[in-house]
Amino acid sequence: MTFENTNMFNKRIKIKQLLSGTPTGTEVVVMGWVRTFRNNQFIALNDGSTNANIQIMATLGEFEDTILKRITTGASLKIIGTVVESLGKGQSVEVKAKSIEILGDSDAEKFPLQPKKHSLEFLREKAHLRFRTNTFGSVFRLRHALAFAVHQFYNDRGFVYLHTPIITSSDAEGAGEMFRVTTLPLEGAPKNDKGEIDYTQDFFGKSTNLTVSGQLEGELGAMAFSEIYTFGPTFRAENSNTTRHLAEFWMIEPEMAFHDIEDNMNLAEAFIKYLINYALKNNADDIDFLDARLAEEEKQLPTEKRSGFGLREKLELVVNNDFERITYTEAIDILLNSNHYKKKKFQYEVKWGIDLQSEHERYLVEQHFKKPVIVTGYPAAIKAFYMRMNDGCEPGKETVAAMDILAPGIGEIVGGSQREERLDQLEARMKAMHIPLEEMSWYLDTRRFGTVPHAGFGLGFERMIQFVTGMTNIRDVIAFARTPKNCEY
RNA sequence: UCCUCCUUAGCUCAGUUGGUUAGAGCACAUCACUGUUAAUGAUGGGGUCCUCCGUUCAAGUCGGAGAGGGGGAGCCA
Repeated sequence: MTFENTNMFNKRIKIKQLLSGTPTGTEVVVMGWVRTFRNNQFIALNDGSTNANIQIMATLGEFEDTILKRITTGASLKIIGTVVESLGKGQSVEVKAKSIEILGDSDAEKFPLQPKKHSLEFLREKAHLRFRTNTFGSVFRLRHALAFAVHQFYNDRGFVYLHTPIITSSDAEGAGEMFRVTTLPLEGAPKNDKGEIDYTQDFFGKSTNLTVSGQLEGELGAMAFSEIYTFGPTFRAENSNTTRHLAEFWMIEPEMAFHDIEDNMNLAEAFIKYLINYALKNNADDIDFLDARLAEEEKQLPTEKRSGFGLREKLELVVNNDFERITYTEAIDILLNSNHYKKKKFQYEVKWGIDLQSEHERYLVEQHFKKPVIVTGYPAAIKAFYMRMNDGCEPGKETVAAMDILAPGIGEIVGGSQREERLDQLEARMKAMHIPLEEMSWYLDTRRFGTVPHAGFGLGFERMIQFVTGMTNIRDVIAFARTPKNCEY
């Protein structure tokens, strides 16, 4: 019996498929990269379809020494052989090789990856090769699965995928420092009569930047399609050196007309649970691998630093329980009444009006509720101009219909709000925050012509992947991380 | 940007109160063995102790500056 490939565009069988019940006796073509070569007979071959390797048996005496010498870690092979029951213990089937073709050699002395555990820091410096490890194999298969699930979730619910621009001229949102986009020469850029750089001579005839958010453009789409989402790269030139910030990251931003803050929260919670469920269902092997990896890592930690939860256990807990929903005011009360506060263990002051610090968010999520928490109704003074002012606030304690979702281990994973749909209120807020109304005229048109209550949020895709994979450093969940002072590849 | 820790072989790390020729495991090479599971055994090669300046008879070890990296904080997703 010969394997007939109906799904692929070549004749080979992928290892994942081979391992999931290909009958013994089938003749197959397998291609992949050598993970290890044991005993001069057993090749562990991997093609990235799964962490499991297929064991290729090269029977002693059947192959030239000159070929065997070239079967080194990292080399690529084409194997033609027969699926047979394995006599060894580590696998149920293996492929008995009839022919071994070396597609690409890998100098054993120079190939940096060894069949052993490497540190994540080392692999980060070898980011172009780290996909060939089990850990990064699992992480990036999960990243793919989650990206796919994002589209499936919104598509199933009738959202339109809107591609908002990467290059923008709007810097109104103030979401952070921006990367300037220009074709003007750095040296001797043209100046106007005020001595400033003359951007009218620049490529776009004005000053432009890389986007920090697609939200404002997303709102334009929502005012026609009712529900849209964006999913694309976002750029922030902040000098942030942390395990949860990137200069280039991917964000998902749904925007929904006719939705209020409650609807927004319901959607966000359902979305996060959908993504986790999708990963649990479709990438069980990868989750289990990362779960085991994390458990191993936890063993190295002192008892008080251990999370006490396995990865799978944590994910199932999130999926099977409602997120806690509290107002900002309630959050402040909880913090003020905590023993943690009474023992003066918070470094930053706690009082109504402050922006919640990491330590406060972590206390709420990890100590108090021990599950994801949605905080709503933040003070207007610390939030963006487009967020809807809550009605009936005590003077001096104005709040907006904002919501942040805080997740254990990574903090803020979602930030969103109901938008201010009332033109007069919005303009008043923009003036107070010194945002030039003329430049934002296109945005204000949404409020001038058929404005509706609407809401939306942004979910940091890498933070979501961190949560699902348990990876603690955000640089390990994006293929080629861009961070301050670091832009390799 | 701030605080803090780290930098010794390709990798992971040890290196005593400053002392003579800087070690181990893995990787690599050679040989042996052959149903292995990060194969095993033997032998061997492999070092700008991050860089510079200083203290000292003597610096991997002590001091200063710089570079790179980790963790935490701020900013946020």
